[in-house]
Amino acid sequence: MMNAPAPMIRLTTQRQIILEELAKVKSHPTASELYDMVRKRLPRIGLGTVYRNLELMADNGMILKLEVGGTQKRFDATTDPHYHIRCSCCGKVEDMEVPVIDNLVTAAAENSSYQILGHHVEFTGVCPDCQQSQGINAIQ
Amino acid sequence: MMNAPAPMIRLTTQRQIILEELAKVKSHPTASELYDMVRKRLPRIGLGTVYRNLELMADNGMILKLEVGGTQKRFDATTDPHYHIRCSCCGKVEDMEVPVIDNLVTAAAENSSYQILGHHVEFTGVCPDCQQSQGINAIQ
DNA sequence: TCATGACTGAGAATGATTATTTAACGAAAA
DNA sequence: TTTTCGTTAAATAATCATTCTCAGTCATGA
Repeated sequence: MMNAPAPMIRLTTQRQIILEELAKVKSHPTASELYDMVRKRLPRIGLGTVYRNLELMADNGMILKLEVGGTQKRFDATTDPHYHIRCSCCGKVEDMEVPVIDNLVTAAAENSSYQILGHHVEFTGVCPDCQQSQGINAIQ
Repeated sequence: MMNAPAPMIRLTTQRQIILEELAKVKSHPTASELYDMVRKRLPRIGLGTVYRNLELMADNGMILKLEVGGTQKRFDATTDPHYHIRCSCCGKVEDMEVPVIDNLVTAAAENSSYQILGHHVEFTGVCPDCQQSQGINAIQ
């Protein structure tokens, strides 16, 4: 937790491109989705490099690591606070256009002995795509 | 995802004990923590059985499966809606004594084309235990 | 140019979870 | 009671996401 002097992070080609590809989409891709995207421009990049750099950039506050439900972590180029919705059918995650409730943190701080660092709201629902196909075949 | 009518679940010894052990603690144990607890009473139970039955009981609404941040899923014997806080230091998850905001879902429904099913708020913070040990040694 | 340390790619290792296989069990039919 | 059928359990294998390791590469500054 204690930050060491200063990590000194270089903006390598790989990092640059990972960042660009992440910023390019409005969705919140998983590491391996991002890996597929980046590989079109850097065919020899390794999956480990993608993971390593996403982690690093999240630590540096350059991107957001979403620890949402489902099995995989997802990443977001938008770092200002906002909420998300996850489709319980296909697992896709999108931004939720609902104002962030700042006083939730205040309320939490009053009712808890934890030192509150932040909060996140995750809605679950069925996305329009899955609503359509639901009548026909309830996938997964 | 589409819930079938109601699978009619039998309360076997294993299920009973898993349920009892889960209800016994106020924390929200992971499957393997629960496995350790249950094994004291049923030494021959398998980890797979614990996973299978937790999943099954969650599907039946008997318990709650928390898809919170961190690497492992956690389980909760209390099924009525409430929020959680996760210690970003040790990963422990506890209940948060903050009223559930029902109109969040209403607001969400108005601003989204998703069919909203629910929501969950997860606070992150540092638990009292970790606050103490933080000055001495910043674990992880 | 040389040394140092940061960075990469490849693949192995780990940890959590799910699937598969086989055996045991219980209730009801023969 | 014996047989049969469906359910469940245990053990183990398989899978999936993620992290680690390591040897080689690259950038930078003395």
